[in-house]
Amino acid sequence: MEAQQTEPEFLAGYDPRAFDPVAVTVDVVALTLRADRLHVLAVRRGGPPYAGEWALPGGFVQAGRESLDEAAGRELAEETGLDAASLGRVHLEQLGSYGRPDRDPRMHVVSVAYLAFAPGLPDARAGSDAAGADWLPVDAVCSVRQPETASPRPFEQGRRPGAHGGGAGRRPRSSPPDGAPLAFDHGDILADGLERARAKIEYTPLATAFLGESFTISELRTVYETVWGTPLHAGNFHRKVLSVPGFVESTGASDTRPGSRGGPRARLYRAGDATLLHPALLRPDREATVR
Amino acid sequence: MEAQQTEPEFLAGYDPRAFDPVAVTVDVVALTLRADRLHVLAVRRGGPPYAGEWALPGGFVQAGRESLDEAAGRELAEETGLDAASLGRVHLEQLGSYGRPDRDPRMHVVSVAYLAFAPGLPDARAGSDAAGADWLPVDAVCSVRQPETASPRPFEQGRRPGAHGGGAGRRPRSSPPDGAPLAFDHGDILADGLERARAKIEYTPLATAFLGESFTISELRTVYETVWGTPLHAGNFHRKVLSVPGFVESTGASDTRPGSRGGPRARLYRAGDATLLHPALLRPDREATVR
DNA sequence: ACAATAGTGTCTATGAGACAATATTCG
DNA sequence: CGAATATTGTCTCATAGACACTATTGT
Repeated sequence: MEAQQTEPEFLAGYDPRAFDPVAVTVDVVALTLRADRLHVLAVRRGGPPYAGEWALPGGFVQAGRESLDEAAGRELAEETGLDAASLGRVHLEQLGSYGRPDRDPRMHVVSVAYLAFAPGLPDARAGSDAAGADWLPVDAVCSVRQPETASPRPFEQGRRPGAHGGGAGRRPRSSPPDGAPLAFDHGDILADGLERARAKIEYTPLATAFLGESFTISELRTVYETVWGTPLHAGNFHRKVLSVPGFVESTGASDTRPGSRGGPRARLYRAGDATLLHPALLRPDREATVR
Repeated sequence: MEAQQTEPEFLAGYDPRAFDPVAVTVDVVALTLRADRLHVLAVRRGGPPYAGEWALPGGFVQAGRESLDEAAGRELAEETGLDAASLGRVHLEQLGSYGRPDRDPRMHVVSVAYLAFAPGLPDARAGSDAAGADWLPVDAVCSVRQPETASPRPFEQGRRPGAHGGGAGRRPRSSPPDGAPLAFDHGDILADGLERARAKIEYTPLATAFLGESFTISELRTVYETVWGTPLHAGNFHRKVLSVPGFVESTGASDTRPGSRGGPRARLYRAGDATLLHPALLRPDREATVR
């Protein structure tokens, strides 16, 4: 590589296998609301490592054939059985990459994690190399660290498990007292995804991605209450949502009496054209998190 | 992989080269302030591809030997010549991953980009496989897409004489009309890093990472004005900074007359212990950006 | 009738931003 | 002295949040 040569010459002689391999996967934290609880898509691994355990859906990036975004969309479609049209209603964004050398016992695997917000979807189905797929309540698989205890991390990815992790670690190791842990470091990825989700609905209209084409303000409020884990004041929330330009726009229609216990018929709205909320919705009790 | 076997058996027989290779690199968007202008660390490539062109510092992740964070820190240290102690004052966070199959002509390369905020540093030095390294003014290498595409602003930092503003596309392909482009898709990565930086100093105290151990409120204001490209009201900014708990704390001392043109000696402050600013500092003219 | 919910009105505390005012130091 | 800057004061407006109130529907 030292001798001077033209770029075509160089490329012709380039050997893509001349270095130690690092594998690249995508993993998806797909969130949805079912029965007013936040659920995450998980697969039961069909083979080693971590055979039989729950993990985030994901897989290897097909070298030279797809971008990371495409790979994430593909993995999500495989596990949810959605066609391209339904996938269009799903919000998908990159979450972050995880690359500790020991996070996969097979070899050094760098995982690019994605975060998805999905409206109510049919039951999951197992993908090619999974023994099963299902939507799991997030608080069953991950200690729902309320925002207050979770101090905002200045990005800390390099810790190795096992060494001393037991007691005082800043990030409680993925599997808390309740529920089964996720394979690999997927518990950490899920925790990061949840925190990202909590933050993102503050300043973007993405909470609407958890709902159908049209929705009531109360349904939207339920999204916030579920994701944030905090009850919100119905009246103030209502006024606030309508006051943010571009957040929602009215369809003419009204609710057709779902399973409510009385009350007037709520008006229906659809997502507006804003991509950012201004002013943003504020999570309650942020002062406690400040320092 | 279908036959049932124990995990040790599986691992013993696992061949890390059994798949098409995808390479993993880290690239660093390292920002600093020099003479009240925002600069980015760049290297001149010593060999193909893009030999002789400017690029972000970066390199391949050493398989099995380092995490992504460690690789980013290593690359940054190699190019800046900083020791571990000085590096400790640099803020380094993951920015995002870029993996279009055609972004590197050699093969499919996934790059994990990092964003660094550095205080004034000595001149850069060329790393192992670079022909040179230097701090480049960001507006010379990247069309400074102001956050707003509209709204005339009294203070324009990014215009170079003779250059004309951006065209139409949402993301002008890495090389804009003015300035030398960066190799690969590094222009896109830089643009994303700048936007992240602008957003991050809103709600974190990281603007202090551009300054030394102690600083005046005016110096801090200059950081905001330079990164945001907007003049700020000195009086309101002053009061705001002091009112946010944990943002800055007073050292007893006062400024020792740098190169000012008169005025009282400003008091000196150091970074406080907050990790998030509450309430956040708001960028002016956000309404124009909302939709 | 009663309970539950949708939606609106009102009041208060807080913070952002526009100025203005004062003090300090350099040329 | 005059210009530039640091710091503080004051006023106004927008908004978040507490709370109350009315209207509408199911049981």
